[in-house]
Amino acid sequence: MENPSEDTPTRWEGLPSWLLSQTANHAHRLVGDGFSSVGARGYHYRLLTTLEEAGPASQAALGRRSGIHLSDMVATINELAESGLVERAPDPSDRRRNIISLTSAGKRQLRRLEKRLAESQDELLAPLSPEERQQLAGLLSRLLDHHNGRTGTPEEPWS
Amino acid sequence: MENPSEDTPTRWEGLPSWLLSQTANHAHRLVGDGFSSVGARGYHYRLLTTLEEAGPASQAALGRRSGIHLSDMVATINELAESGLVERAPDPSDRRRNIISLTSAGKRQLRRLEKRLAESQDELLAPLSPEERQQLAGLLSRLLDHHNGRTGTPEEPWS
DNA sequence: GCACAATCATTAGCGGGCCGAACGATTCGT
DNA sequence: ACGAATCGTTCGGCCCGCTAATGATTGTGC
Repeated sequence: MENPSEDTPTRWEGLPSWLLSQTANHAHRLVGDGFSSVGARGYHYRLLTTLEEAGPASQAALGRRSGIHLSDMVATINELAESGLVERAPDPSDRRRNIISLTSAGKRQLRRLEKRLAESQDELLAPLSPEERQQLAGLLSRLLDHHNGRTGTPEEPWS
Repeated sequence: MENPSEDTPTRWEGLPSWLLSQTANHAHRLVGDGFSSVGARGYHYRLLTTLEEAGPASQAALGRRSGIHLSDMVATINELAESGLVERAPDPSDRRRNIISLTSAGKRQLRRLEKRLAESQDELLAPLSPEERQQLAGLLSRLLDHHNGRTGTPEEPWS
């Protein structure tokens, strides 16, 4: 990507999945650049946010809430803990668990990340009017609901 | 992802970049599953298509047309050549180059991939009406043009 | 009360797509 | 003829999503 030199009007360019992937790549790049400008990446933001919303919790619980895979949680928490943005303490009432909590430095970092995030969103949507932005969000949400909801979820809850 | 158990109405869920990434993930999964059901992946489709459109060419040229990084081309061509979908022959007129060409088996595979691709597109857009699909494509194209065109390209072609 | 099942944290690894750095071989520009 | 550019290749990295296996620890059924 990034170098279409020999101008590239190729066959797949019009496919919805391609348009989606490409714009998502741009979005990802914009957001990622914003995050990395303060030494973070997506998982860091997601974990910090979840932590602020849900309060201190075990890694497994945070994983469930944030949608971050357990095995990725370990690394993410390690990284955040190393920077003092997060604290890992053993749960006295269940020695299998760690209780992860947000430090004040973590909160400050979260504020920075949110700022960057907001900027990226603006940059991403720059060419669209407010109504168009909402149209886009609406259409994407519909697709998302469809593919999250009716995907593999049995109608009758298994007993 | 995939396991929101402790229902996850988190803060970032409404962000355009998030909606984009998530729907792109679904698209990517759908398309990828379709491809892998005939033993291929995205790069294979892109290379085969480029090859059919542009005819036999060097790896570098194909890389430019397809947007596939040179270093990834090597592996992609290796894989396709191993399955006899593509042929690698030295260019007699320039001994640095290989000339890659599509075999008839490659063409047949390409037909299969296109079929799968079409199916994935349908599955992806299932919940949208034809007009909505076009709206979506239009909005995404606008974003894409914006971020591809006016990004770092100097107005005055450098002399 | 005890064996078994389930949960938690951790480590290791794979895969796709995208990218950069380096290197030898070759060809081109002048 | 010499330096610059191009080509193919290998190696490595990033991010995000996922699987599998292991060792602790907890709980549950009988």
